[in-house]
Amino acid sequence: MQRAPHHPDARWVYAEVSREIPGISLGTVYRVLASLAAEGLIREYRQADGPALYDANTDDHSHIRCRRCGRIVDVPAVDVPAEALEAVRRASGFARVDQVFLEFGGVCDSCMAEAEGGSAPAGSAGEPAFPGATGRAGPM
Amino acid sequence: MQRAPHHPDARWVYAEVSREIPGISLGTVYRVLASLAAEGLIREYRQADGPALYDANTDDHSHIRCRRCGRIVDVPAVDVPAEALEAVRRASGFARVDQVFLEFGGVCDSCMAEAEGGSAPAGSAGEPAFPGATGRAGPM
DNA sequence: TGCGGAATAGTAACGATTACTATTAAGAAA
DNA sequence: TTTCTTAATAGTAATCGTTACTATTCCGCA
Repeated sequence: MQRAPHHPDARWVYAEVSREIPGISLGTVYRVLASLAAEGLIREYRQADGPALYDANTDDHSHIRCRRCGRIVDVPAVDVPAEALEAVRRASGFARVDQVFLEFGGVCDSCMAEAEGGSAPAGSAGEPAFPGATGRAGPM
Repeated sequence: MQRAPHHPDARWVYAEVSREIPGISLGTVYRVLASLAAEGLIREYRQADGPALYDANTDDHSHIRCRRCGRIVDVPAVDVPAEALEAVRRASGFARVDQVFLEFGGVCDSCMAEAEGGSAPAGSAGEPAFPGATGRAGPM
């Protein structure tokens, strides 16, 4: 996991580990990843579409995802002020509000360069809607 | 969709519509929901685990989800300041950062009441340990 | 009445994940 | 060393949500 390129999924880990432990099964990889995640040694990052990714970086951080190529990059944690959580608590009537799941979307530099220089219509058309992730708020 | 209880999934819509159009197929429901979402008449809300939910409320809003019963409730949009986006852009090197996916987690009132008064061990067992109080960035 | 063309039912396929079962390995006891 | 017990695992089947595909139906229109 330490030498994983960025955010590998179970299949990548399986392929990688298979080189050292040839007979290992995908089920075992899933099981081990799940228990590592349960121990807090790695973080499981479930995507809305596509396989779960596993992150060796257990620091507090967020992700940004390129809506064109799907690339995912770590970014430092963004603080959500306590008063915002309190407002959410009031609005929802929940007894407790103690988790924030935050993710960003955009276009990475290489995709942008490709879109501008390439054959694709320069403006912004041709860009698929981003069905990804979970809740949504803020600019779009 | 207008009379949907909260955030129905495709199966619920299918079951409901089947009463009026008995022979309709699940595939058709998926297709219609997808095209409604494409037109912006409803919003598709993909969960990491579980079926996609469809939301007749197309206003800008977020969701909070009870980690015990899975209930999902709308909350007003929480603003993420432009400077935070700019910081994310700088840190990631992305050309554009223009989407924020934000969701909250907690325990709803009825689950909390049940946990306190009910048969469950009163203290706090049964409930998975809380991550940081002010909220952690990034989906679990 | 016959002809496109679109919408659809029904079902197969798919990808990710989990569940299950028989097999293996590893100790621990005797 | 042999036997027993326990845990880990491979391999595969099953599951779930969703999409793809195909044959059929329906409709307006000439």
